[in-house]
Amino acid sequence: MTFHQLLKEQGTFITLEKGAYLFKQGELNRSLYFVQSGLLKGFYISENGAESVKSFILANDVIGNLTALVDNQVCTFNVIALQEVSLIALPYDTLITQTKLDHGLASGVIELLMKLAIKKERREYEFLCLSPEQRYLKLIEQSELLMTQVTQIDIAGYLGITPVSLSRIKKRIEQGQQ
Amino acid sequence: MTFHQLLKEQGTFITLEKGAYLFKQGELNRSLYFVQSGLLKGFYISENGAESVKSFILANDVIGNLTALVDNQVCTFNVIALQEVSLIALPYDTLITQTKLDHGLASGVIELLMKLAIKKERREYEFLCLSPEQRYLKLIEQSELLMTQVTQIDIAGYLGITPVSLSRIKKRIEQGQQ
DNA sequence: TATGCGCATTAACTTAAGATAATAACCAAT
DNA sequence: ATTGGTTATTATCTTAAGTTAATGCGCATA
Repeated sequence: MTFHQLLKEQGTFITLEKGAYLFKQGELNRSLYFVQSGLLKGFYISENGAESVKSFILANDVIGNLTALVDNQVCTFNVIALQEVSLIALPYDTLITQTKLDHGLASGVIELLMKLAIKKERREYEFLCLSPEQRYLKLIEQSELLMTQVTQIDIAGYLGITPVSLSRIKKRIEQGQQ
Repeated sequence: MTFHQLLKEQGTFITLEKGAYLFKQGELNRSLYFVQSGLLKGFYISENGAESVKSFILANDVIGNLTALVDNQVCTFNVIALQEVSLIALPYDTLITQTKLDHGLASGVIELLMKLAIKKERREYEFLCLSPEQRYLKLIEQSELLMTQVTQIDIAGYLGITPVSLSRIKKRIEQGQQ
């Protein structure tokens, strides 16, 4: 069995309208979600209320709160629908049970997790080694479409800077080009 | 079979003296390494020669260059021994082959990868949401021992700032406390 | 059509980090 | 003992990001 087959057989279909939360920081949540269509945003809220964007979640992505799933803790971040979204939900425990029964599935999950780790490693690299301006240039180069679907506030939140700063960066880049 | 049993049965024992490289950016490398003892440093070198510290690698950690292993590409970072180190090397292909044969091993690898992903997520969070000063405070709180074993240059490299900045941060903290 | 709200830009000011260089302390090796 | 190299601190100056506030724009809705 593949991961996608498991989703179809054991998953439950969900839709969220724009602005609805998939889960919130502080809640318990024991499911994984596969995005069929739409766009979501994962974000942290700090004590002072500031929002930092962890990730944009697109069609064909899998999303879940690892800490909540693996360590059975409370969610460490929020996920909200930026558009109407359709998802397949799968309880984490079902996945674990099935990977223990089905060897092919286990291999598929290993592949998924490797790709996830590589993705995280790339983002870590960008924060560690690149300036906000360099991160912004990489982002627009890699996801032009996304840039048209999210606000500058969210892009700034994703880059770890303020919207004001992002506006200045854009201006710097423009002026450097002409 | 567990991951550790596989290491013992199929792994090869390696020692590195202080200053020796386990692998270098740009090289090909197809192995995973389990650290039995000692301390290593993973780091990126940018085009301008600047060094950024990806991680400190301690006893009982597993290290390997994911991109190089999974995508069969060239290493994206360096690993150097900060002390004399003893390791067990395991070819990645052996691991993959064995996970396909041994279901228990596959489950163990899934667990390992989940923990890895959680670790990466935490570091991502720190870069995204915390200031250099806050990251420094967290680091000394979490790994007092490490702080005595690495230079301030490397700590700064790990925090994504310059040694001069770290020195200033330390001073700020001292002055704030008294 | 008018009102209000969210978004993006801009300005003014503050704060912190980068760059460079000088200095001192320390360690290692000749 | 002396030399040289690395490390950490400090000073000076530059650059960029944070903060706050004002402005203008566009969109939705009353």
